[in-house]
Order: sequence, then structure tokens, then C-alpha cells
Amino acid sequence: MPALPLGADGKRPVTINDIAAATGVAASTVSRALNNPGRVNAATRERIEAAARELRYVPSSPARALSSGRTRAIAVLVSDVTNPFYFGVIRGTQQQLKAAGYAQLLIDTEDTGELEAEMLHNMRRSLDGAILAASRLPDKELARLAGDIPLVTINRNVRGVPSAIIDTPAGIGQAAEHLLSLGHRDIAYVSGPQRSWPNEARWNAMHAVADRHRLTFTRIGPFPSGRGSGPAAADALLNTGATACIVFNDLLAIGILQRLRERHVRVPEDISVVGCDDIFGADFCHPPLTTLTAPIEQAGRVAVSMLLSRLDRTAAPSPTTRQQVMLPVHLTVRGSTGPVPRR
Amino acid sequence: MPALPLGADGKRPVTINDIAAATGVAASTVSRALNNPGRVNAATRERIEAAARELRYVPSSPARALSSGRTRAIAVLVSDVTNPFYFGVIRGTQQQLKAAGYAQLLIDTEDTGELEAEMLHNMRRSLDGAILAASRLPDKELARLAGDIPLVTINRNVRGVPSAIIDTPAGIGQAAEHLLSLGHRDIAYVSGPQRSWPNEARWNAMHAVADRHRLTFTRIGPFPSGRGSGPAAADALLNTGATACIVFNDLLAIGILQRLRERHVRVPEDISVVGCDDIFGADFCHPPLTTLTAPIEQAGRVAVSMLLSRLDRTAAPSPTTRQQVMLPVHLTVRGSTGPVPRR
DNA sequence: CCGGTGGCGGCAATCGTTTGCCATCTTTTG
DNA sequence: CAAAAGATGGCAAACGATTGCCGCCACCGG
Repeated sequence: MPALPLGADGKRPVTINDIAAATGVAASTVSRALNNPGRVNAATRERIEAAARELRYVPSSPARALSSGRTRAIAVLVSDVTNPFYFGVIRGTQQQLKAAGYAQLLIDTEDTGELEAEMLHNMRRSLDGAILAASRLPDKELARLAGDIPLVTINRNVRGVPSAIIDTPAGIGQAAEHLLSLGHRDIAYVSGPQRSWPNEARWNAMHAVADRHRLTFTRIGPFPSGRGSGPAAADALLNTGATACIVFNDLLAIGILQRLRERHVRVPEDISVVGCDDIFGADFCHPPLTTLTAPIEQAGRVAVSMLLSRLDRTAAPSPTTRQQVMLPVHLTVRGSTGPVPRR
Repeated sequence: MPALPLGADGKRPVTINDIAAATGVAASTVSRALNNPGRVNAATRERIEAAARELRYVPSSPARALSSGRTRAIAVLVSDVTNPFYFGVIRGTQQQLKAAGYAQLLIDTEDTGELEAEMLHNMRRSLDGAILAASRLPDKELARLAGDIPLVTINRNVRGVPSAIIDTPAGIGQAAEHLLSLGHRDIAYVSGPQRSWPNEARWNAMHAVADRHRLTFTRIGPFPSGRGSGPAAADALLNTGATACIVFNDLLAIGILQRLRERHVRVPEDISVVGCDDIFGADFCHPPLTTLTAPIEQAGRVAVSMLLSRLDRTAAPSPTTRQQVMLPVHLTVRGSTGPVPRR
């Protein structure tokens, strides 16, 4: 006999066969009664269901996965579980997955593309699909992996891979207008990680605004997107002489705020700071951060919906579901932005 | 034929049999070569390994789980994924699990004991064990579940269930002494959720300090442990006339800080506030929060180690591993505490 | 009265591994 | 040199479900 049953308390877990024996039907009938109700007589089905309840039967997901090929597990890959941005993603996906009866496997890729690809490849067999929040993988490899296993990305636009995109670039427009209306002309973009797709998109959006107003915005960075990069970023920022900045994300912005405070640069009197995402903490840091509020949880939910709808569909291409869902953001003005300082 | 293989791109996933065929040995030998290297001749093993690499073989975890009874998956149950306290837990467990080759299943119990018990029961078959961070279950039921499936708790002391305990109560002593030395005599404890075990432990510790100094501390609450409870808690706090408080956790403390600010009560000039846990944000809220710094990630890592060591051990009771690991905390003094106001 | 049809249930194969047991061959030992 | 012991590999039975296919029975229409 292989490994002893989990319980350790002697009783072997209840299987479909126990129910079959208890009700005097075949195991196959039990399986059908439980999964495919229409296929079996109402009376026997009820007897079976009663027995199942009685014996506290719980189906074995490995066994089910083995024979059906579906594991009812979805992986959610984030580049760093401690980044509060992902809290929203985790929560949103968790909610929707639970509602659909799927398990959520959380994977931290530690910001490296190799680990990401490797984990994905290794778990391929035990997953029905995966959601990639902030993938660091090159487009090509991403497309290849999407052939291996159903994928949905968040904030990453790759041809052939469905995705939920938070339209922060559009918000950048609002943020820039906000700063311009306050009189700022020298605005800097504080860049996040180099391989990050949203990072490029945000800078492009800023650049477009600059062009429209016949201005030139500067860009500094790249910086890793943690609070730890705050000091370096803040110092670089001060060097540019800009009176305002838009920062890749709130985490970095908060780090900058802290450093500016240390250096006795007043925010917003001396310099205005705008973040992106509106993460936990953006409202109670000091000063409270003006930021682009992103519907992060919603993005998680949408990503799950897209993935599940792709799984249900029996390999039909289905033109009904969109391949890209764009989610709007809005500017939330708090205390970190103000009028341009007079020279 | 049941459900089509995942790939959708035609190629059936590589199995152990493909390797067997490629190398001219039996499937069982392949299995042994890969899992039990000593059991098979070095030369053939190498041939097998080469073939496995060549074919990019990845074992099917469901199949493995089915026959071996072990899934190599561990659930981590938290009561609310958005509570930053759990970020540390999630990260700590994630690290250690990944290192040991286990998958992490994250489950949000939404703060209800029923859901917690139900999820645990339903997933029992597909898990090797579970880590309960902040269980809301009664001791008795917890002990029962521990018979079903290997369990380790964090911050919860139940006879027979191993646990990693963060010794916040000891820290409470430090915090209280800190406040006493600043001249405070009227100190309140702002209570967290009623069913929370650490909550009681913290209050008991405070009570003990009060007794030692022949003082009486007041207790207000219970409050749900979110920032949303801040206003109610702050208002109740002001009613007590206390000049300082120790709050169940940082999240609630930050909520209180915000409300006090709204009501133009100055911190720490009018009232001092101490939190617990030192979560993300405690250092950059306003004013920065004096708090008990808890080794949360470490708790997660320790919990995983305890669990895994229990799993490895072939059902031996093993007196070597401790059943309780106590982790020390320390007081981190920041800006939210100061001398007692003069009347 | 007979063939067709549909409802219902059982049989058995299958999913991909692990593992107990046995067969063979090689070594060691007394 | 025979017998015991060890090394190595194969066979086949699990593990617990799902599902294609077949058989039985009842009912229906012509």
C-alpha cells in the first residue's frame, strides 16, 4: 500500500466507491449524479446525494484532474508579493476565482523573467491557466507560453494574449493638465523598471502631452519600483530643476516623499509630486499623495473572467469576448500637488 | 477520449512512458531514476535524465498526487488578503514553500470561521497541510481539523496544534513602560475583533502591567481591525479621557490617527498612540507610528518549516521539533508618542 | 405485434504516476 | 564452490475519478 491516507486518524477518506456501495449503484452512476445531474434518474440521484452528504464525501481533485484533464486551479503571477499594487490584483482575482470554484495559486516571480517562464513551464500540467500581472517576459516568449497554457495578462499588451489593461496613460494626460494648470512647466517623469511595459506606456503618454503643449519634459531613471529607490530618485529629481514630477508608481513616489522631507524640500510648496495607482498608503502618507486611482481589483476580476470564459468555451475562437479590456483611471488630487513656486 | 490535452497545439504532453520508450526501459525505472536515484544504476539513470531533459519532461502533479497521496501544495489561510499584516505572512510562507518545492494556495476566509472550516474541509484532499494565520475558529474545532489535515497556526495557541507565536504581549510591556516613563497614567487599550486570540493576549498583557503599577487601564471596543473602524475607535477613545493608547494593530491605529487629525486632536501633543505589528505604512503615516515591530515574515517562514518537518517525518511523533515557537518583538519609537500633556 | 427510440445504469478503459513484489544477474562470504 | 546477499530492472496493481459505449427496459407509433 502506498503512502498512508492523509487523515492519520485511521479512517480512509471517503471515495465515490463508498457511496456506490452504500447506495447499491455503480461508481460511474455516482459520478454522473454528482456532476451531470440530468443524466441520471431524479430518485436515484437523490439517494446518492443523500449518501454523499451522509458520508461527508469530498471529491479528490487530483483524481478528477487526472482523468478530466482540468485542475480547477489558476496561477496568479506577481513580480513581488510585497508590492501593494498586487494586493489589489490578488484580492480581485481571489474573489472571482473563489466564486467560480477555482483555487488560486500565488506565485512570486521575484521580478525575473527566467523564474517566471520556468515556474510557468513547470506548473503547466497542474494548472488550467494563469494570470500574469506585470510580466517581465519578452513579447515573443510570452506568445510562446500562451500556446502552452491559457494566459491572460494584466497591464501588458501582447498580440494574441488577452489582457486587462489599466488605462493609466490616459490618466497621465489628466495629471499633466492638472500640473500645467497649476503653472508648472518643468515636469519630470520618474521612470520605473526598464523592462516594465506600463512604464514605457506612461512615459509615452507624458511625452505626447509635452508635444501638444510644445514643452519638453525630462525623464529620469530607470529605478526599481520600491520605496528603497526613493532617495536616488529624489536626488536625481532635484538635479533636474523640475518643479513637479509624475512618478511611475505610488511606492516609488512615497519613497521620494520621504527623501524630500529628509532634505527639507517642501511638498508641494517647493515641488509637486504625482503618483500612479493609488495603492494602500497613498492617502495617509505625508503629504497625502495626488495620484492616478487605478481600478486594480477590478482588473483582477476582469482578467479572471476573461480567462475562465476562454476555458469554458470548447476551443471555439469566439469573437464575442474581447481580447483587450481597457479600464479607466481617474486623477485623485490630494496634498502633494500645488501651485508652481514663484522664482 | 476525455478532455483534450492542455496544449491545444496538438502535441500531447510528454509522459514518463515517452521517456521509457525513448530509452528502452520500463516506466517504473524512469520513475525511480527521477525520484529515487540510489535505486537505479548510474549509467541508465543518466540516460534517462538525458532523455527527460531532451523531451522537456515535466511530471504531472495530479497523477503524482493521486498515487503517492501527496500533493506538494500547502494552503495559507488569511482572514483578509488586503490587511497588510498578512503581506508579511504571505511573503514569508511563499519564500520558504518555494524553496522546498511546494505550491502555495492562498485562501481568504473573509474573517468568518464557517468559511474557514468549510474551505479547509473541502480542500483537505488536495493539500498536504495548511497554515492558519489568524484563525477565527474555536479551539475545539481547530483541534478537530488538525486531525483531518496537518495544521500549523500563526498567532494562535491551541493544544496539540503547532504554532508560531509572535510575542506581542511581551512587547506590550515595553510599550506600556515607554508610555509610563513619558508620564502617562491613563492609558487605554483599543480592542480588535472579539474572536481574535492575539487580541485577548494583548489586553491581558496590558492588564498585567497595570496591576504591577497599581493602575487601571481602560479597554474600549471591540472594533473590526480595519482602517474603517478608525473613526468609531477614535471617538470612543476621546471619551475615555485617556492621554495615551495602545491599539490592537497598526491598521486600526492608522485609522485612528486619521480621525484624530480630522477632529484637530494633535498627536502626540494631546494624545499618544502606539500600534502593533509595524506593517507597511506605519513608518510613513502622519505622524509616523510608534509601534511594536513584529517579525511577521519570519513567522511565516517558521510556520512553514514546522509544517514541512511534520510532513517529512514518517508519522513519528518526534520530540525534536518544538510545538511552539515564540518570536520576539521590539518597540519602535516614532513620532506618535510623546510626553503626557500638562493639564 | 414489431421495430424504433429514449431514459437510465453498468462495464471497463483511461489519465500518469508510484511502489510492492518478483526475476535475474552479479557479487560476496563461509 | 555453493549459498546467501545485493544490485538492478520489469510487471502489474493501485490511486480516484471521468466517460465512451453498450445493454436493458419501457413506451410509443404504425
